[in-house]
Amino acid sequence: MSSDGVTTIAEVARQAGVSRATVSRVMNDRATVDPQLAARVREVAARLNYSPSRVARSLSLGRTQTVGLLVPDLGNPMFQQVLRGANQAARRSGYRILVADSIEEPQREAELAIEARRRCDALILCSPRMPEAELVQVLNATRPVVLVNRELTGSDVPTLTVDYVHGIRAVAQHLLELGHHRIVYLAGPTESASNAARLAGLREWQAEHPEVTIEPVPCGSMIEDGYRAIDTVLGSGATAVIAFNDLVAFGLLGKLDEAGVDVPGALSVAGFDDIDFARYARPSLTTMSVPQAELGQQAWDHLRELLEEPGQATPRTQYFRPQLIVRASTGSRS
Amino acid sequence: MSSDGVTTIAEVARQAGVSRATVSRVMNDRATVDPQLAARVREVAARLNYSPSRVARSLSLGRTQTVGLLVPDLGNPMFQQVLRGANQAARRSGYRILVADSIEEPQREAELAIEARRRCDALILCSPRMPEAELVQVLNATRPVVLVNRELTGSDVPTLTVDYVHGIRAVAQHLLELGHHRIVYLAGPTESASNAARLAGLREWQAEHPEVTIEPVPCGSMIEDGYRAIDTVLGSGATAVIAFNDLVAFGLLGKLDEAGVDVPGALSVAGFDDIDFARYARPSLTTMSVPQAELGQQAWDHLRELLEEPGQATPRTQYFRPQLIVRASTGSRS
DNA sequence: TTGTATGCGTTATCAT
DNA sequence: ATGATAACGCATACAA
Repeated sequence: MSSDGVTTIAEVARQAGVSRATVSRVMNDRATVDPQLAARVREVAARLNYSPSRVARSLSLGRTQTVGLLVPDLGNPMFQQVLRGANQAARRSGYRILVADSIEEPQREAELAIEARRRCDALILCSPRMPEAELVQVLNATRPVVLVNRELTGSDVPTLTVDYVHGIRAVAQHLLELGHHRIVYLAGPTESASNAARLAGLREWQAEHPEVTIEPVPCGSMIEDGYRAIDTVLGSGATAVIAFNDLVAFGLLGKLDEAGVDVPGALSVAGFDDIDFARYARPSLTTMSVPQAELGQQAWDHLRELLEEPGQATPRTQYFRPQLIVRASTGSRS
Repeated sequence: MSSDGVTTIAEVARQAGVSRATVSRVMNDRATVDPQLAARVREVAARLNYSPSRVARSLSLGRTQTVGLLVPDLGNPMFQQVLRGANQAARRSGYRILVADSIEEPQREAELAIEARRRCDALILCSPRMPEAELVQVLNATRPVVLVNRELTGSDVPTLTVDYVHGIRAVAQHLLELGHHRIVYLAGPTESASNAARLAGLREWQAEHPEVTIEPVPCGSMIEDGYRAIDTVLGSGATAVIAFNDLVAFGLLGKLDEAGVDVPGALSVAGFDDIDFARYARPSLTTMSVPQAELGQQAWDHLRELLEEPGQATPRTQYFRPQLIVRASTGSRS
């Protein structure tokens, strides 16, 4: 009977000789309760090691003090940092985070989101890859919700996103300044909105720089995808590569090393995200810095506004502008 | 009224012209219900977009289908992988994971564990750093619980742990075979049980190899700790370093690179854990491979046994033996 | 200030 | 096979 947290409010009330209502008031620090009584209740509660059932409380109050976070892949450092940021911020407000990733069944992302939301008071939807029509549905079915790393025009859902268009342009510009005129872009998942943004940015930029060729090739978002891309890259005749993200860059770098290809001597490689390990790559990775943990942190901040002021709180979109971090993996065209 | 999942079982019952009990039965696929009736109920439920409240369900059933996972630091790839593994496994059983880390207030780890457990049906306690006496209390207050990365002799709590003693000995042996006789060990947090195990292993091994000097120096568990350790390392006169974990090794490697110290030419460096990026370090990191995601996976498996058979299910301890991965950061003594 | 009574949305027991 | 009805454990409006 003591091993579990099975003591209920009724038991405390009984032993303290008061009503359950009074115990409830004491536990919630309601002012209007006689100090003496309160003290006794507290004493009994402490002795019985009582603490209110979160579940019962949730049912009564209508909120769980929990927010869901759905990401495509928990193995990706980018999303891990978002989780870390969100978790820390939420924790300070007494909220906990329920995590989920859709890596096992990407096509069921929408269901997952809705299912996750049913257990929580709110949802952080990170880099959803579902089609736009579906996204609209999901957003409406899960609010309060905030969107990270993807936009939806015409929506009033708070959105935190990275200016991938600007970012990818900056990378291309950097490579051009180093003298590269043939560039390969290792594209991310076709469903990824941020990949689409990168592609758009590259097209845009290339139109302004006819002397440069940028060839997008399908690749992926994980280390292995970059690893496997080596033949395509080497066969393209390009002198520089822009990887979808740092993970892909890492994979490519690893394989290039095995193949004895000199980076950046024979080939320059740039990534995206600036994950913690980017600077420790071999060679250290030139990349665009994205404030990963801050995305999660701010996501929570916006969510809290929505939770506290259900009346249409500041539903603004926030852009983060990534910053070019030049390291050793890019160099002048040989 | 439709935007939220506010439709209740009562509403469905009313519109279907049946009792709530029947609706409940239908939603839970209880056999004993007239097919016709069931069909009608389903139709109404679908039309109303009804789905049972998880919270109410939890209260009634006495379980939340959620398990807590407490780690010291969500920023550490080791724990991220444990989370990933546990999450995937739990998800397959219809469970979700609530995450928490104690990085902001390590001294309140015990409270955090208990608090987390109050929201869940079970707990995975990963690398707890609290004192043993406290751990005993926490374990009793949170079961069903499984312990990862730390042991507690005399406890019946399922435990998944890595044989750090063996592991660290293997590293030392590897370095000795390369001709190193002066080795520095960059120690982890003093509260870390796995650090204690490593220290014990090193002492043991050194006793068998009097010709070798192993000097443990306080360091830490994060990249920055390794980064800052460079002076200590260089000042020690050692020709090889064993880092508490890969993170520390990364930090040291980075700083050594900046300082122009040749690795492994002038100094050999070994890590522990074999996080994904270890092979992409500069130079690629020699380390001990730990099945990180599998720890999380198995943690869930054991937890499930406990959940399904409350009657003292196989409370066995499981050891994982790490494996030496020789890469480029260690070499013959110059 | 305190207690009574009711509701939160389910599931389960026990009749029918 | 189905329907009342009572839990589940808490918070709160209302009454006293």
